[in-house]
Amino acid sequence: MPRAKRKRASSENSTEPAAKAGDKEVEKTVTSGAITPKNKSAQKTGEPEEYAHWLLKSEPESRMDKGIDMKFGIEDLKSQPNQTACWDGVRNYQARNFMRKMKTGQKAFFYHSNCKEPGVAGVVEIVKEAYTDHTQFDPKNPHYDSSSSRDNPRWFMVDVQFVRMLNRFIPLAELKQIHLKHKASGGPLKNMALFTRARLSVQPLTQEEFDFIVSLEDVKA
DNA sequence: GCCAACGTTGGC
DNA sequence: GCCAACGTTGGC
Repeated sequence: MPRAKRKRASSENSTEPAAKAGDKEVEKTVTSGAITPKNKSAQKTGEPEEYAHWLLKSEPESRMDKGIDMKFGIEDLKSQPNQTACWDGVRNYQARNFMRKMKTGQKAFFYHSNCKEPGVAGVVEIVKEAYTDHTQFDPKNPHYDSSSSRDNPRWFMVDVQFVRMLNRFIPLAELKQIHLKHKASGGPLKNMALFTRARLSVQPLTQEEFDFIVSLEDVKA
């Protein structure tokens, strides 16, 4: 079975009540924080923003956490059976909530974080929608959550499958430059979550953001 | 390895 | 329910 280690996020031992409160708050934050052009209409209709594209962060370089290596780059995904892995270890409510909105067939960028050269490496597809992240119940797992119960699991994961590498690696530094430019000019990356919500390990992208970044693969850096 | 940004916790 | 302290993320 593929065991992928994803970005964790904060608090491994939040209490049940805290989790519930946090949950709600995050739900709010997510909605109001969904900075997209469509957000306005979303607010009018009262419908939550619906995203169809995502960005998933993972660490391509070795780093030990409680005796377990967190390394899981896109090459590691490629070498899994079926080039498929479960995106476990997400321990942040916003990130979790986004994962629960993912639908089979949707595409996501595989982003390399916490490494020499951070950036977008390739494209993956959601091949299984959110289900219980078993690692929350494993005391030996770095992402063990002692206060999550099997009756009412707190954390979820999806399965992703490798689709393709981008024709070239798109470095964070380049995206950042474009983001800054677009903030001034109103281009497609002006609100990109990678910069407006830097620590979020599972992020939504608008169609425009996704397409624009894909278009960079054939542009000379 | 440093440290800014930010999510969570817990005292009050 | 505020907010200071704390822990983590992740770029640099």
